[in-house]
Amino acid sequence: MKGAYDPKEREDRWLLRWEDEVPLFDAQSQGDPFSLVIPPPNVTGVLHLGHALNNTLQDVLVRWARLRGKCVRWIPGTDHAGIATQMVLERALDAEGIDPKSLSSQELLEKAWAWKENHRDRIVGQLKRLGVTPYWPRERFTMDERCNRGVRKAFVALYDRGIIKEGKRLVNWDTRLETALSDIEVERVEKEGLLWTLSYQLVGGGEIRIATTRPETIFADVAIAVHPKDERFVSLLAQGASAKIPLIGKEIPLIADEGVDRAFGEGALKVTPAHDPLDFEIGLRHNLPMEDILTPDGKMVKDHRVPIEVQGLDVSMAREKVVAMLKEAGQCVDEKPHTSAVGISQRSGAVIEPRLSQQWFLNMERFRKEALDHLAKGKPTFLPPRWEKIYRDWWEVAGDWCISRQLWWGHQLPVWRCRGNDMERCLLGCKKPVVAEEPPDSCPCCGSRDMVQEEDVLDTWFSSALWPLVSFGWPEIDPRQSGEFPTTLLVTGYDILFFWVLKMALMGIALEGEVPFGEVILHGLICDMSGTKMSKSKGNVVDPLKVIGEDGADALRFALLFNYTHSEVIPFGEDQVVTGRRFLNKVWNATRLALPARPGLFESERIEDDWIASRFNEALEGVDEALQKREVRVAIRVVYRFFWDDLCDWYLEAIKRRLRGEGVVQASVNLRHVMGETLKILSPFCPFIAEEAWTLLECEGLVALSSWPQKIDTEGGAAFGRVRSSVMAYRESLRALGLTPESPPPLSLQGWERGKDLFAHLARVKPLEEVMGIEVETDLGRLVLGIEGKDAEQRLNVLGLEIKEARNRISRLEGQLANRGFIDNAPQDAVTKVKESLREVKRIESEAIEKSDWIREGIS
RNA sequence: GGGUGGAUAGCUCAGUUGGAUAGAGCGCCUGCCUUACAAGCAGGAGGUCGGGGGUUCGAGCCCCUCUCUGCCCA
Repeated sequence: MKGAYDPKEREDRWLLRWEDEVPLFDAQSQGDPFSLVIPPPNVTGVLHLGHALNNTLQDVLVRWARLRGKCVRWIPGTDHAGIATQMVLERALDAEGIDPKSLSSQELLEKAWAWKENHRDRIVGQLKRLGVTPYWPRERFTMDERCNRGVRKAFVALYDRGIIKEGKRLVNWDTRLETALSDIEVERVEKEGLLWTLSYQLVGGGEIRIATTRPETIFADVAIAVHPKDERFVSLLAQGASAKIPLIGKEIPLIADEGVDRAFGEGALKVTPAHDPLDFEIGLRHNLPMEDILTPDGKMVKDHRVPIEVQGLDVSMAREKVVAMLKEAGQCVDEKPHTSAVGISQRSGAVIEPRLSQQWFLNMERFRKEALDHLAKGKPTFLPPRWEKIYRDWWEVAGDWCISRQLWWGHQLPVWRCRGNDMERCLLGCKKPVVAEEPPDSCPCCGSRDMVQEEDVLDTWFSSALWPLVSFGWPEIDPRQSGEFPTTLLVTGYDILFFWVLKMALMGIALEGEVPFGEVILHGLICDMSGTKMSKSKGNVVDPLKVIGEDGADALRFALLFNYTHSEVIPFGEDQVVTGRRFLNKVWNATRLALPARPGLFESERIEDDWIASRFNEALEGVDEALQKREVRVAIRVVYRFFWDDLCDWYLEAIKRRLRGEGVVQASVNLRHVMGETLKILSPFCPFIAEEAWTLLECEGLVALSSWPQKIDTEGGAAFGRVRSSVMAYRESLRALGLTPESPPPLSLQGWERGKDLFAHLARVKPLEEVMGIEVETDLGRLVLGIEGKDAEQRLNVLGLEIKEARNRISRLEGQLANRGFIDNAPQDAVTKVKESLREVKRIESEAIEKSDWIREGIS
């Protein structure tokens, strides 16, 4: 295709220039800080469209800020993504036929670091290919040395203040990965299951019936609880009754607890504190023992507490077996369908078992008040604003965050324990840990040098939470020193509000007393056109690199921005890229028309110059206003409209005759100037073609490092506006007559003071002196179209329709003005407008009537 | 169960404090390869703004209610 823009051949050359020159530029900038941190992509895999959107949004604001002279600090980096990376790596090893468990932790770590390097390189390559311009010299990784120092510092500081504590509690346990998880990493899924009613024999005769969905846990029962006010059980409680666990006969007491739901089942609850959160609470209240009968991988223990038949079985098999045994013993008295919410690990998909274990917890509640106080002062603000309530509500209920994980990939806890001299018992026999930023030389109690670091690692989000702090130098440097912290804004997906945004706020407040960002912009998730989330299993994933390979990064960026909304779901389809591709082609060709480039000062020479200048000024204002409000969709549409409708469809068409004639010098200068200024406002959105065209126009340096346009001096666009409206009126008349511009009727212009030549050029007509026919009024004068016969009939029909429509409007407007309520209550402004409209429509009506009469006379 | 979005043109979606004839992209129809661009140009059709009620001089927008639907939390 001749003259078509081919991004494939042209985009790559700009990547290196930006990579080299943008950081130098940013480093030397003296303007007000405009700072932000990239949401670090996980080194688990490579980037998807969501990342493309996220980074494009940031890059638009960054490039805009840079051009406006701000000192931009956009810190890039990647995230080690603890659980996720460990999972994909183990899976990859499995696929190679290597059992991850056969490798030492040293070997695993080596493989993980290699994996990280590989993916980090690919991710960075992708980001660069997308054209984004962060400050590469300060790229970070959440497990690099500085981050690790930050993590140790934060952990110790919070431990010393009693905010981080160790404790043996019931946690969400992933039985596949064999690690604890935080509450928000557990997804609740409704599952169809069964509810069994079991009969427990009371000591001394009789039975008590208990409904349960988990009969395999009866061996961990330590009591039977009923509601203290439940009349069915008051006498039994008074007797101090106890019952025997079926199959094993262990005696457990009957206790009263207000937490029991009287309406559920038979009103009695078997209490297994080590395997159920509610039971755990009851256990604590009544100081009950905690029997744990599951192994870390979710199997029944192999010891005497459990019947030999079920030892070592996994939970679901054990359940079947136990039910069968209970039925045989006549102690399973009922079985019915029942749906219950089952916890599923968000990462591994395994069923979550509540498990009693020693873990570390961060008490977020301590910062509730501070966080809410900050929020009340607008720190941070949210876009869309509705997220503020979600943020606030979360703080209202913020509790303990389980931060320790039993994984091998992550920041090891800065916690050491003494193993004692020569296996002698240490005075730290209480297991009081040594929490310190550096490994302790010896045990502070017994002096032993045999200290061993805790093997657990921290939740990934613990280090991610420190990201903005660490990115700006913490803990070595006070991040506020440079003015870059707190950061200007944060742009991320709403899906990690709880995981990340809140945790960053927490750490900022906890460690520096500041919310680390001024604004939070939360965007939706990219879906396919039917609104379905993209996923590999559904096969609807669009690979950003593939789109870039076919249509270029600009087209992808355009598509993402042009269709960006505040919705939680952002549909993405090929059609949208097509629009971008077409637009880029338009830009390319418009630039070619402006060649050869002729540098110089814009000087308004003709009315179209004044017009385009005033339109440009409006567009400039529109873009600034929209970006100020972070409305990228509005902003890119302003540029799109201006470029296509104003610049190409009118200005370029108008200026063509000068480019080919005597006015060529100033026309070329003006065109190049307007094009150049327009490329500047296009560059934040579509930076590649902006550079390409910038170069073609022989402008200096990079448009990315130029400066934001000033308004262009102009007398205003009214004069050309009249030409434009006259041309449109002419075209509409042709249409109304059933004619086309290719077969125009003879035409003359009557009463035209000026604009004749330009009109003739744009309308592609050659006006004659004398023509008889129908008349059309325009802003510049009268058009006389020489038509007869059939065309005249057609015209009469159209005029008839025009009259009818005008009368409709007249009656509506008159009705409005006849309404006392409207006259009395509406603002003067609105009333005036209606009156003006009425006058205008009446004029249209009478003219149409006049013309009809006139044509009718001509025919007869 | 609690919270929170959505329903506007054939499709996907905009619509800022209520104010003249509700917009865009894609698709569709008509005519054109007009010396930058057919990935284009010119023109056009298409909407009871989910249903019902209310407030108002005036409602896509505010209030109530119903239906359908997405997401988050328990």
